[in-house]
Amino acid sequence: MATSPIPSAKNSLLKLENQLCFPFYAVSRLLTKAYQPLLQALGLTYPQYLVFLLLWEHGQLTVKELGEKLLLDSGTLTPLLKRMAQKQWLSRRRDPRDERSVIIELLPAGRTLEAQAGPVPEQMLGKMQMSAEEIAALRVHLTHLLTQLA
Amino acid sequence: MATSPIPSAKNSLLKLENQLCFPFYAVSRLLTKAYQPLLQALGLTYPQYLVFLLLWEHGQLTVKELGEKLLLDSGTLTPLLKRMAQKQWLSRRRDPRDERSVIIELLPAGRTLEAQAGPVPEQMLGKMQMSAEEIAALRVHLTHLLTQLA
DNA sequence: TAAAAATTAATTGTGCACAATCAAACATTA
DNA sequence: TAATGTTTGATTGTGCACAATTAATTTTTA
Repeated sequence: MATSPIPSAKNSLLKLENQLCFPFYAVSRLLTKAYQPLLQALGLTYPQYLVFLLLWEHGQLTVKELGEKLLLDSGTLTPLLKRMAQKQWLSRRRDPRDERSVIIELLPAGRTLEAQAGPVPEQMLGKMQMSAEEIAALRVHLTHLLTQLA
Repeated sequence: MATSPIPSAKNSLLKLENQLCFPFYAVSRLLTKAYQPLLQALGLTYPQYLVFLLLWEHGQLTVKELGEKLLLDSGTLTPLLKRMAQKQWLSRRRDPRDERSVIIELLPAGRTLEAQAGPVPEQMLGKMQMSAEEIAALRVHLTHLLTQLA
């Protein structure tokens, strides 16, 4: 007569320790918290830092393009970008060729932050204490999940 | 005369696509969004679901214990638990033996949700489309990062 | 080209998330 | 035991995050 394969593990999938998603949730928050002391010196939050990564590379992008790359919608980006514009880090203006679009352009004060942020990636890698192999393996799994869920 | 090893990759670590942390941030949000339609049927948010995972297992816990297990502080938990108490899912009361502690206890309406949440973990595994090997490998890396950052 | 459909941001409302501060209760020790 | 220090939650204020709705503009199509 068949018995339950793991008798003591009733509802084991409904235990926090057996969740795969919770570690993602927790690691994500802990990573943001690990950035905080580094970014605070620049007056930045983590989502604002992500916007800067894109603007430092591309100079200017529309809100739609920022949202596509960061997987964030305008309800998140609009107030965030307004705060960044108030600090003269970037400008917001309608695209005259398509008045629906808003162009976000890096301003000199925002460009200045790029040099100050230079050491941040290495400092974070130091906090994570992972080998190049581990990082490469993780990147593969995360990219897979990202495409699976996006 | 030595040249830069990767001439075209000036500041490559300051590009979004080369970030390791961004995928964690994005995957975490996408996972929460993937839970949403499943949990909405129960009237739950993802953080509330995590609280329930602990209460279904332990029956009752203090706010401090919940915070330690979920890595959340009282500024997050107090209002969240008040909303859950308002729905009669749990009770909040001071521990008479130590009036500083607040005991969170599962109520019948909260226990009822356990059965309804039963299929959720399998449904999420289906959405993630990962092999048992991938999941096991990910769990190792995530646990390592968690202990490294916590 | 006039009407219908689609695109793009902004707005509104709810719910986290966390730093900083506060207040109450408990523990320690001089 | 009285003063000091610690623990525990609650509160306050700021900043995301996202669903749902709205408004303006552009594109498509009848």
